[in-house]
This record gives sequence, C-alpha cells and structure tokens, in this order.
Amino acid sequence: MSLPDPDLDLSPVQASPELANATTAYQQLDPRKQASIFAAAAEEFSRKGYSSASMNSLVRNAGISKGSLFQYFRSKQDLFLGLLELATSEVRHWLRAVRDETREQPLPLRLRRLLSSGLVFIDGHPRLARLYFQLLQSGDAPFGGEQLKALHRRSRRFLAGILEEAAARGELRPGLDIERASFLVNSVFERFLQACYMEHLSPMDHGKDHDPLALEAWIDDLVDMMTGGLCQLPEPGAEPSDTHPSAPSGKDAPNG
Amino acid sequence: MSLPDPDLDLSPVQASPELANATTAYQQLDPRKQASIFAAAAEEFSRKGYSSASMNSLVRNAGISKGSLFQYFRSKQDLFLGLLELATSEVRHWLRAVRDETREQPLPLRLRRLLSSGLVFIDGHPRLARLYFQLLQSGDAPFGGEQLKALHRRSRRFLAGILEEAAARGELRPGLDIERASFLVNSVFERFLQACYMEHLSPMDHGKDHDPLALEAWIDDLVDMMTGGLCQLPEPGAEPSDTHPSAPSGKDAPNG
DNA sequence: CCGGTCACTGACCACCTGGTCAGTCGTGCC
DNA sequence: GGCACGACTGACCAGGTGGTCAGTGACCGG
Repeated sequence: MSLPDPDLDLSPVQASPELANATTAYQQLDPRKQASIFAAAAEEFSRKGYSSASMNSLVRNAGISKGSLFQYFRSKQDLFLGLLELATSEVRHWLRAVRDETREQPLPLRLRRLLSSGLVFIDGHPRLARLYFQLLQSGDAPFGGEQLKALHRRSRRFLAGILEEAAARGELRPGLDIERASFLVNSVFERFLQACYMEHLSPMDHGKDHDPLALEAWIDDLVDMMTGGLCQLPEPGAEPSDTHPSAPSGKDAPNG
Repeated sequence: MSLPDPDLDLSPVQASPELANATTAYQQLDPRKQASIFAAAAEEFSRKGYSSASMNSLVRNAGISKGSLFQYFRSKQDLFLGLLELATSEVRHWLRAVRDETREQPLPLRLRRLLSSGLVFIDGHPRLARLYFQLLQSGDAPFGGEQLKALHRRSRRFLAGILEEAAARGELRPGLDIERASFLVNSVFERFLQACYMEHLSPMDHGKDHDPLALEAWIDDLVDMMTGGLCQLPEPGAEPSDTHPSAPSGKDAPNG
C-alpha cells in the first residue's frame, strides 16, 4: 500500500494536518514528523480522554522528545484543542458533502445515506471519530460547557435543516416540531455511529467484524422506524389495543 | 423540607447507603458519617469523572482524614465501583417499579411514564443520576468494556421487554425487530434524560429552570414521534415525495 | 490512675504529571 | 577550521497522585 500506516487518519484528506493551535515551529516541520505527532496525539487522547492522557506517553509514541513537543504546542490544552478543531471541522466537511449531494432525495433515503457514509467516515478515520465522539460526551474536556453546547447545537441544527427541507416537500407529518424531531434523529444517529466502533455500546454483533450488509440492514430498520413509527398505523377512531389486524401493508418496506 | 441537605441523594431511599466494596470498618460507622462520605464521593466522581477525581479533595469535602477513608475502602477503585453498583441498583429498582405499575397500559403511555418518572428520579437523586450517566458513556472508568457492555445490554433488554409486551398486544407494527426498536428507544431515552440536567446537551430551554410543563410537552412529542413516525402516514402505493395531501388526520394527536 | 484498645490522623512515600531550559549536536557559512 | 545558529534533547522542577503507617488521644475495665 502507498501509505505504510493504515491507521494514519487524515492521510487521505491532506498530507500534513495543520493543527490550529500549533506554533510556527510545528508548521515548518517535516510533514512526516507532523503526521507522527498528530497520530500519536490522536491515539493518546482518543483512547484515554483528556485528563488521563499523558504527554510523556504521547511523546514516547511519537518518537520525539518532550522538549520538542512543547516547542510545537504551548501546552497540553493547546494540543488537545487543535486536535479537536481539526476533528470537528473534518466531520463538518463530511456532513455537508453528504447533505449537498443528497439534496434532491426523499428524507428516508437521505437519512440512510447520512448514516452509511458516517460508517465510511469512521472506517477511514477511526481516531478522529473516536476523538469527536469523546468530545461530544465526556465531561473532562478542558473547557466550559459553552463550547460543547454550541457543538451539540450545530449538530442538531444540521439535521433540523434537512428536516426542514423534507417538511417543505411535504414529507413530514404536518405540525411536527422540527427542533424536537431533530433532537430525536440526532440521538439515534450519534448513538448508532458510536455503537459501530465502541464495543460496549454494542447492539450489533461485533464478532462479524463490521459486516457491511448487516450494518446496512440496521440502518434501514432504524430509518424505517424513525420515519414510519414503531406502532401500527392507527386507523382514526379505532383503538389498536386488542385487535390484531394481520397485514396493514408491506411488512416493513421503507416508505421513501 | 425535613432533610437539611436537599442534595443528599439516597436519603429518601435509605438512611445509610451500604456501599458494596466497603470494608467492615465502614459498615460499623456512624450513619451520618457514612452519608457524608457517600455524598462527598458521589459529588467528586460525578463532577470530575473517575481519573480526574481526587481522593484528597474528596476527603477534604467529607470532613475526614485520608487514613480513615482508606480504612473504609481499600482503594479509589473500590470506592468508585461500590458507588456505581449502588447507583445502578438504584436506577434498576426505579425502572422496575415504573414498569410493573404501568404493565396494563398502552405503549405510548408507558413510554411517557418512564420518561417523566425518569425526570423525577433525576430531580431527587441528581448525583446518582450524574454518576450513572457518566458511567454509561465516559471511557475512563477503571474496568474493561465487558461490564459497560453488560450494563448497556441490560438497559436495552429492559426496554425490549416492554416492547415485547406491546407486541403481544398487537400494538407494534408487525415484523418490527424488537432488538433494534429497543436500541432506538434506548438512545432517545438516555439522551433526553441526560439533556435534562446536563446543560451542554441542551435542546430544552434551561433558562426556565426545568419548567415541568415544557418538559412534559417534550416527552409527549418524543413519544409521539417514536410511536407514530416522523413522516406522514404513507398511503400504500402512493409516493409521498411530491404530493401535498393537506390533512391526513388529527394534527399530531398521540395515537395511544 | 493505670494499661490496653482502637478509631482516627496527617506527615510521609514513591511515583507521575505538565512544563522548562541549559546544554548538545548537526549543519552551513565565512 | 572556526563560528554561529537553531532544532533538538532529557534531566530537572514544583506540585499533585493514590496509598501507608507510626503516632495520638479518647475511651474503658480494673
């Protein structure tokens, strides 16, 4: 393979990731060294979280001395924030690309596309993805809730935009609260993507090593359930409680 | 109120919380001291996470000496695990109670009850809840993924049981995959409850200081969306993409 | 008033942390 | 060769960590 390290996130995106808070010394560095620092940092932070990550261990894995690292980044926090900014901007670009190229498609298809290309992203950038999700949740990041709140808001706004477009096309139930709907979709999406690489979230069978077909089936079902609902379609005025209507329509065919 | 410290979790449940991994020395302790240790530990761990929590700070807040603490608990990990076991068992009891007392009710109502009594639980046991949710997500806990995986599985199994009962009553869409449905419901539930007290998850307006009515409206909408679906009810054979059927039924009335 | 018991204390331990800086080394210029 | 430059190093720093243990003092039976 052309790239010796398949785990080298970012490499398909740009050869030398430019970390935001890096000093000029870092920017003038040999790109391969930049990459090894970036890789070691992403690995360390994404595995241990901010406060448990050790600069000593990071430096050991990156193959540089501690003195150098602190010439490239003023502090642990600087390095972490730079890394995060890169991760979130990467995720943002990917999300926008999928949104734009599916603009004309009906909602269920769009949602499926979003999820499945989310899987592709995670596959290609495992450490960035881990970093991003860890940021979304863990509370030990070195900044107050404001930035986290903004990130979550952006994430929901993104989905709200997609839902609004669907609403404009009449695809949504009339009267649906977009904000709450996007909260729901957001919850399921983030949880699903996390579950796909974090073993302990685990609804899928991780023994099969990410069988793509099985994951696509998951995606189809999740989107069907979100768009079509868990319950049988209520006949107006009829109580669904103890009647057993045999076949209302196609079994569980997607409605898009 | 009768209890001087409203934050004293657990106090309405049992006077002296029995932490699992405590030594005999702890069990023979003055219950008030037990409670103060428990309170300080829950506060410390739930605010900072496992690895960032400091035994020194904990000891200071509990008003005891470090030597004593390590006579009551052999290690930081022991204390943390005991605390977690208590939190999870507390949550489990509460969940089961709600499940049992709503057994005869239709699914949407049950789901609403689960969510709203979840709010009550969080209100009454803020630190326990924070601890529990932190455990669910943060990766810096002092044990491998197996236990976390089991916890998540239990959480999903609980909801799967409720969905199965609904399916037996014919309340669910035929052919619905219960496992995946419970994953979906679980995602939304956990995320909603977290959002209710963690500011940065934040879809609700936290300015209004937990306005119960607004939260109930959220709950109603979320359950409606999950059971009824986001999209308008598809007429079999009709593509909903570019037709604008004006009023399929009641605006967004719950279907349960 | 003694001696024994025992919960309790906090100074202390080895270790690790993020961060620094005097010194080393390779390089290229004169 | 001599020099200056600057990237790089790792021993070092103050401070914090989880954990220990010799010592203290309150209590109690005799």
